[in-house]
Amino acid sequence: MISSVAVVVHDGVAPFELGLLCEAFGQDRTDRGAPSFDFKVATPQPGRVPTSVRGLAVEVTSDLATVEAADLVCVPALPWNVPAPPAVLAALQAAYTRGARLLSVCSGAFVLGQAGLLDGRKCTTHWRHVCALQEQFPEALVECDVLYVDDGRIVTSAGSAAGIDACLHLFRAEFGASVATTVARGMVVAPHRDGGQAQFIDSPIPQTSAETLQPVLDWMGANLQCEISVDELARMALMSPRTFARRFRAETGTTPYHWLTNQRVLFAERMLEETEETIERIAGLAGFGTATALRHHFGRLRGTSPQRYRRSFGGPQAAQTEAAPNVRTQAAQSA
DNA sequence: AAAGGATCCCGCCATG
DNA sequence: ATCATGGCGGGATCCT
Repeated sequence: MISSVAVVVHDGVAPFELGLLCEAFGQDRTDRGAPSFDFKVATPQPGRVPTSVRGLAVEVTSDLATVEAADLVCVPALPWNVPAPPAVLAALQAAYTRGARLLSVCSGAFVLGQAGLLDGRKCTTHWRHVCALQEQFPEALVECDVLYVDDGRIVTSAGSAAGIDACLHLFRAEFGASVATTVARGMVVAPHRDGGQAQFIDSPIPQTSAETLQPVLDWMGANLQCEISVDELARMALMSPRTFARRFRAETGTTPYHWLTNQRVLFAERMLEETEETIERIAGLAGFGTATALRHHFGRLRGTSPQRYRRSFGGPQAAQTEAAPNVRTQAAQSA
């Protein structure tokens, strides 16, 4: 369980990535049922830290000692082609061996790499830097087409705004989907930018217009329960299946089928948290024909079973989370 | 639990 | 010439 968060910065830190970490973990949203953290920004020598923006500096009061107490240590974007201060690397290594979780945004992955924490580990960074990351750290398993990678204790995320997705992912994994949604609402972003797991989306903002697949996406999202083939979707979009598949990838970064099962798992997650429907029924409502299919995809995408997920995040109490000052309820344990 | 059948989806290529 | 289209083959994945 995460209760304290430290962000490590040094000269040249990028304000946006620093800012999103402050926004995600430094805001008090307890009135809406989200957890609050002991949140600190730390640097080797406290004082004025220049940012990557000329003429803008931040005043940091905490030194690296505060990192020692943090359950989650975050690394925002930092100059990727210069060595990080040895004290920072030591602090990160210590945090890791102590059992803390680590999160990097954008070029922050290079600092984790310098600390030797990426060897043999799946990770990512901004698409402009993936090659450099792989070259500098040959042992790292760099993935280039994802918004973020969660490899157990270390989460690395792609450029800029993908850091928000990684933060929301952490909230989801630690506190459940409804808390993640609360935080997302607070930050006014989509709860799960999951249509596109890709960093690259050819047409950046698929706004509602005739040129776009948005209507079909909306329809799909609203009709998860019906079994629908990709061919039928293509017909609905007035395209050949081949063109539909291509356009779909261009706009969402995924394939139709993957997008759909993703939405279905998200829906099932909510049902597990907020209702007491049987797995069988949830499977039906989410559009998985059978409970077996639900278990299969849920396990594949979430690394756990629907039942286990419900035990940690669900139960009837969780349904009232709107009103109740939240602490995650420890639902029934046992096998 | 495993295998055959269906569906999906991507590289390739001809077409407009 | 460049670009979007869409048909096909077959490897991957899913379902039963």
